[in-house]
Amino acid sequence: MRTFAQIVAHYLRKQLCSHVLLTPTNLSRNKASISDLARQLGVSVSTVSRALSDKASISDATKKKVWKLAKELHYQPNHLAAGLRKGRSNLLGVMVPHIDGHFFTMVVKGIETVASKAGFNVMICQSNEDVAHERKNIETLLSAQVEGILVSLARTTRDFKHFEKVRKQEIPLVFFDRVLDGLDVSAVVIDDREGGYQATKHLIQQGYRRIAHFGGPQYLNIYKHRRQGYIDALLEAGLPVEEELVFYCDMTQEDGVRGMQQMLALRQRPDAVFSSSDFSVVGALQELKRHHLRVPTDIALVGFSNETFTSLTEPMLTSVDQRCEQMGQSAVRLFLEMRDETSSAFSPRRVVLQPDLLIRESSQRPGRRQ
Amino acid sequence: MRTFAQIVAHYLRKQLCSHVLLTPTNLSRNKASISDLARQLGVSVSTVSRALSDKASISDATKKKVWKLAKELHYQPNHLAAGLRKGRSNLLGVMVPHIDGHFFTMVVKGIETVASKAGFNVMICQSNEDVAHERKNIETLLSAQVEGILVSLARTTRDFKHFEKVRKQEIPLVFFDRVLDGLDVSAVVIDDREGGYQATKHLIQQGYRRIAHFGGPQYLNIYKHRRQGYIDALLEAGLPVEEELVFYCDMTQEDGVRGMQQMLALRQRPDAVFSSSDFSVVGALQELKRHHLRVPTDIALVGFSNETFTSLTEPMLTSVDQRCEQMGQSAVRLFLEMRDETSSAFSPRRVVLQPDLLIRESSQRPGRRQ
DNA sequence: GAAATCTATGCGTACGTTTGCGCAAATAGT
DNA sequence: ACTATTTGCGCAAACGTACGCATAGATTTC
Repeated sequence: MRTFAQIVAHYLRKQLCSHVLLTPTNLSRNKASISDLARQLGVSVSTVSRALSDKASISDATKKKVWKLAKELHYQPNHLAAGLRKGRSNLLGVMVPHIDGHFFTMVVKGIETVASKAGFNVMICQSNEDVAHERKNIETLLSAQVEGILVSLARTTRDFKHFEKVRKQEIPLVFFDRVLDGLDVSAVVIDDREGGYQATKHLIQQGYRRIAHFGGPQYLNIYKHRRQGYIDALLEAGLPVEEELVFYCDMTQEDGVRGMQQMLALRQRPDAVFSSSDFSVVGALQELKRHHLRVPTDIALVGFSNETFTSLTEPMLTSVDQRCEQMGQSAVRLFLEMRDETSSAFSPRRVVLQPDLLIRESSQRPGRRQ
Repeated sequence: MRTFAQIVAHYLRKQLCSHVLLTPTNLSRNKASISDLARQLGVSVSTVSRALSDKASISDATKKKVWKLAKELHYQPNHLAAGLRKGRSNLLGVMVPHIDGHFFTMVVKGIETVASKAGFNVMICQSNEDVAHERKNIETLLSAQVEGILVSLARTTRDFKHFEKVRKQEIPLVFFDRVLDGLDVSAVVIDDREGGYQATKHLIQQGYRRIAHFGGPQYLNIYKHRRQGYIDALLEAGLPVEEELVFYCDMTQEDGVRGMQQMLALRQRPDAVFSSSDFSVVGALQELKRHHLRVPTDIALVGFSNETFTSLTEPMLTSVDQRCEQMGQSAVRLFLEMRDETSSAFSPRRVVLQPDLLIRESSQRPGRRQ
């Protein structure tokens, strides 16, 4: 415990200093701070602060003066400081498995667009499909004091422990696309089942009867649901679900080639394929051309994701659009809602986007255009 | 000026308060701060701070205690506060014209990857190809106290005023891909001329003699340079540069269709096309197929950018790879170098990446494979 | 046995903002 | 002319962290 004399001495010293230096014009490298403005104008920092944020309690004359000098000195408000004081960083964290391909790119675009419109800056990170990275990134985002986290899970993520901290700190958490089922969290997803259903139903309507399916890893919900839609459509139409017509793979282009080879080797070939990914459709298409089979005359094709190239192939590929950009937008909106809510009643919402079947050449049976 | 009595009174009050409240365990919502740890452990904040950053001056016993409690309370360091104190935000700002398409996506991926490896968080924004947005974004990034800014210019950007502030604050500024010529700034670009040159030279080597060019807006350096490379290659081979073989457009797929129509209408058709964009190559390809002309037998095609779909078309398209990801990586590395430099000697560096011609089917004259 | 050197810790302050409270001066109400 | 009320501004306390400086005790040095 300091003695009374020490306290006094200290205070006198401080007064003295500030009197001697008087105008310690910021040496701290070419950055004007709010107190620099205050000093040069002979007003207090509070006045400057309030003037800059255009509060009513400051006279117009003073405001003008402050604004003028601020412009002259190229004053730049310090978000870190403001954030620290206000407890609001204006930062939104986003984590995706990776930033390539069409899907996540467009989601990020959607996120950035509406986030910045709402005055938020977005911080991006990639989990590289790896839980360890995911954990570390969450830590980083939390440290950065983001006001919300938007995340699409890595493939390998099974458990949820690393998100506990986020909830405990009552930071809005929104998942998109890749979600863990049965978890009580906010999320925006597309109705994958419906997508698979529509795609398959469309093929049936076009008169195709022996429809194959290329599916992805079934532990991923998106693929499971797309397959379910496929099955539902078949059953609804009274068509049999034959296991030999279903090919599971990792949905690459090469997988598509292999899948089609397998299909063509069957005694009874399919007359159409619904694939859970556009990439494997392209593979399939290439294999078909190699066999001089025509699409959609001999075999029809429908993909999923509406990748850029689907309208560039020949024939152009029918595909299910995932509304990527809208997904990003919805995710941000969900975050904003959660934030505005009385943080006590914290009911996770879930937004389900409807997929959009884009019918192109690869699935329209000639002479039967709908 | 406060009276001496006031000062003393204030100080006594303060002492009193802190004594009465003694343990004001943080009410501030479920976030443990460094001082919470300190209080619970009965040590000073400085000790905790030092323990957390594993300084040598703290005993192992104390460190252990601190770490243990930190874990228990889910302590989360506050980057804002640390940044404010240290004058280092660990934030890197990135501005791109937009985040769709292949190119910028991959650049961003590259940036994020090496930035996060260097301990930086990246803040993304889009200028939407608009100077006004660009200006506003720069302000935002500066306010966020980013330690560096990586930017690819909007198309319409002609002047440089809004970047002055950045330089004045001595914040490392690195341009990539879209740069203003003759400006003394750090930048990483690819050698577009070389790309155009190699592409054209390759066509010549394959035996094509009447080579057309689809070019983009010439006020954009990238397109100007690619065209220059095209011309250089022709001249080098002693071939004439004919204006009727050059088609200027915005490089969309539809432009490609139109361009090819124009070429096919010529009395003397070209036998190859080098396009500054893959998209217009696809358009050209479609138009050719419509006319039942074969690629590359009748007309060869070479594009630029190595878009995803170039290896999915039929025939697969030869294209110039821009090393997008590497460009992002280089940009970050350049930033890191600039930062480490004695900020006095501040010599702008420029990195020129070599493009990579990827020879695929669309340009290999049959029976003449190299 | 006193002086020098470590070792481990505490104190105070600064980083740049925002904001509740207080207080004068100017204006309004009676 | 004498209280109320407004208007305009200042004071100082936060926000959470980092770090220079001081210091008490333990250990070594001569």
